[in-house]
Amino acid sequence: MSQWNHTAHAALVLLSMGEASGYELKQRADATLRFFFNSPAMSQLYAELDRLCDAGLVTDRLEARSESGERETRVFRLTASGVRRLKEWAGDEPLPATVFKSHLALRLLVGHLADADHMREHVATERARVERDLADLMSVHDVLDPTHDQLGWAWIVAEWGSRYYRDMLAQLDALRGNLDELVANRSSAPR
Amino acid sequence: MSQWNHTAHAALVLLSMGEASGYELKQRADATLRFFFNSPAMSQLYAELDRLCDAGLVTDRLEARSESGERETRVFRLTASGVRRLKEWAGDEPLPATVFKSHLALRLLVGHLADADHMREHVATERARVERDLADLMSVHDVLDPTHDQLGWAWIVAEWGSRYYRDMLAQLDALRGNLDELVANRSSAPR
DNA sequence: TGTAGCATGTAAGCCGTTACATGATTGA
DNA sequence: TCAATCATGTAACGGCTTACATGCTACA
Repeated sequence: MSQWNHTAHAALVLLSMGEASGYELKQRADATLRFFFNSPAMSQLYAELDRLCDAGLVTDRLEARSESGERETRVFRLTASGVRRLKEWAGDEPLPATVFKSHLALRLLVGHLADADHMREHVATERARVERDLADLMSVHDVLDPTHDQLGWAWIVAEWGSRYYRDMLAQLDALRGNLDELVANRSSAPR
Repeated sequence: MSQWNHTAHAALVLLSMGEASGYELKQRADATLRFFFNSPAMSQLYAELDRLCDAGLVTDRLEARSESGERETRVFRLTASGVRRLKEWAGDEPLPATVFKSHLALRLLVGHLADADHMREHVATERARVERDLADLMSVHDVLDPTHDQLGWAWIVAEWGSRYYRDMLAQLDALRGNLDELVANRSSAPR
């Protein structure tokens, strides 16, 4: 029934931060959405922007990129009806379930079939990723102003996100400890 | 290149806990995988099981469900080559990135466009879901034996998962606090 | 002069979900 | 006897990614 998918809503959210080209929107997504949602592929973004234009929630305007004016940039902007739709969605539409998909967990389930060192490596890989993401997110967080009208909400999300990643690091460290313990007990009392 | 998708690997993991019908496998997934991975649709499961059979990683055997033997059940079991594949995958294949997709976060980003009470409701909805998932996961966790050869690894995952959900609850409570603060500051110093 | 970044798309294809279809078995 | 559960699939479709295709612009 609801004509709009997640990516379309994500695009509207990104556009609520100001007009932008598809390319810029993708960069915004990479800088923000990717930490707690998803950064859609460019092709998908363009497709959804087209649909949003057709439906009148968004308008596009061509802007010259140089005096010669050969190639142009399509700049997208929310329309009044787009803002209305965004408001309705934000407040009223039922919240879909959070998706958490940990490939590390799936591997660990069959840890007994593989070398313990391999499992430790997987945990280390995951930990390094989380650490990198946390650092990236913090650099976004730090430029956000909690008292700003719109960015205050972005700050709340960044605050939550940074805690999420910090907690994840602690979880992985505890996991590592449990893994070591499991292996130690196995080898001391084999079979 | 790698011929097998996530669902196929998930099926192999589930089968490593013992032979089962497609229906039983789905129940296993609902009871375990859903907390930190995904519980695939039945139709997808059957499709992947067919593919795994074709490739010889899994065999199926027909078992009568009653004396009359009208309808039969397909019982799937890992083959030696299936176990080999599972081992290789568990230890050697690169770990895909964790997926975390929070629709709540996406809503919060445009919190300034909606009523604050609506946002609080979304947080409450999410919190209730996490609480329920945590309770469900704990009931699985409690029957797991950390000293068991195979189930020890499942215990580790459940232990991690339960901490993940507990941390999430604390995060949502902190988020709620930040939200209240934001709203309070807005109304005391409007515009 | 050339390469990295800006910019916009099309095409193909997989993955996974929902909806649909069917029927046996078990227990209230 | 009726509903819930067990059990196995097919069909249609949407969503998203990857790969491909193209060309401008700025800068080193």
